[in-house]
Amino acid sequence: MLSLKFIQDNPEFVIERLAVKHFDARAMVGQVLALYQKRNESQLESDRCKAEMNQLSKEIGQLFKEGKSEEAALAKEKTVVLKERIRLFDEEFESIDAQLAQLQVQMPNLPSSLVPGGRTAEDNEVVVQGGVMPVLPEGYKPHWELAAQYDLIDFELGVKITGAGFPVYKGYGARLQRALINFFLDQAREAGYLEVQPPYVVNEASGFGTGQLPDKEGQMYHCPVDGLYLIPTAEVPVTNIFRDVIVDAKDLPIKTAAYSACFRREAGSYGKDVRGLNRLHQFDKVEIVRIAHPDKSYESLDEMVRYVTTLVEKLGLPYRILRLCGGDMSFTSALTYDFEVWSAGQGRWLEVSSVSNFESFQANRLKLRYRDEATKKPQIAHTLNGSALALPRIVASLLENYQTPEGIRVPDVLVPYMGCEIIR
RNA sequence: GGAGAGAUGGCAGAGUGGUCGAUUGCGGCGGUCUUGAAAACCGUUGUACUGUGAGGUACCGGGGGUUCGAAUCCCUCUCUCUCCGCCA
Repeated sequence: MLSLKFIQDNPEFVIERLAVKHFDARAMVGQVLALYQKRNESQLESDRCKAEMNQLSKEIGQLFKEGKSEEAALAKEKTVVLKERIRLFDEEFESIDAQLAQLQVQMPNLPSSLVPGGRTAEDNEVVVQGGVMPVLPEGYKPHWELAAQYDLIDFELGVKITGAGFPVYKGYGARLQRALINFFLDQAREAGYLEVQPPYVVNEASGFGTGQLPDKEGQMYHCPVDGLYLIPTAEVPVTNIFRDVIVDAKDLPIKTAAYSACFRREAGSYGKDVRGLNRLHQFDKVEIVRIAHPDKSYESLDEMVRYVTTLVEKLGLPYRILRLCGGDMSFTSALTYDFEVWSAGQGRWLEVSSVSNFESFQANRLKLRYRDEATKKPQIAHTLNGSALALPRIVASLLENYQTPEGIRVPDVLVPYMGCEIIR
């Protein structure tokens, strides 16, 4: 979320930037400015009364010690009025503060100046296109047919056990999952990321910290008895490692990678989007998360984009990188690059990674700070994350792009992990 | 699931109604000494909000209460630990 101070100091800038996300913030900003001032006035009054109260209490204690109980009783009477005033000012403060928090949470992150102003996915800017389009054999198939033909994935079995969107991977299908996870984690480690294994279930505070709660509540599986949520991405538990933490500036950027299963309700999805592996309720992903110095976070973002590029290139998949437009980017992001790979059997691009700089938006919620080397004061850090990579669509693309009449070829980098060069 | 114990500053660990934002130790930072380091000694060392500033206020797991005054007493919630049971 944006800090109140920032909104107060830059109201017009906030309104102008949020317009790029097609969010009209004028009324909200106006309310924030008015409430912020009122809140501070209440605090000032309350603090004054409390100071007086503290002083009085000390005096009363002193009087008792000296045995002047009559004077003490007199002083006690004065506290009654003060107490009531404190109560009123505090109530007012609490009420205004809650309203402010409400407004704050509703305001999206400001898009960076690089963000194009479009409205829909059509308006995203293709910044890089790479790889070579495969030449498919006669009678090529989409991945769900290939998965059935080679007995790699059983979608119906998943329906029996759980429901649609929870496939069962079998044989080389299961092994391919494991191969990709290991490949991605090994690559991340070599690139300097610390591997962690986070919980797959998080509490409410964590959901709030990364911005899933309160507004995206419906997208997560929820265990109300325990007040816990299944993670939609490892971003949530991993970024929350740093909630309420003050890190040393010299440790920045902090680079963390984690594999996790991800759970998404995906309410409202339908049609070709959910066919096969295109959109699942449970899927595997390796996520990279970085904590960066505010002056260096865009350098970090570029590094992450370059890193993800190496992954799709090593897998030999045709890809493109999109810079998301204001209308298509997420609530929490300041700048997002999406990676798409070509799904030759379906003839469409599939999103396999989203790399974002959240600047201070998450860090404000998380109270994630670094200690400034010069001033020694805690400052809000920047957070970034990206998929590196999400498995199902990579699998879809691999199966389709590498299909041959003899079987599915295994990309060279995966051969050591798969123990074979072709899936028959 | 049953029984008990506990939650204090980066960590360890005091503190049972008043001058306690909190003794002390460790760690960190600065300094003296040293060719350098260690040791020793001295000093310093939380966060947030607010105020132009001096300063003020809040915070001892969360919330509520008693009191002129709460880290300290009461209620409640959450969490952690130990033992037993069950178990990957």
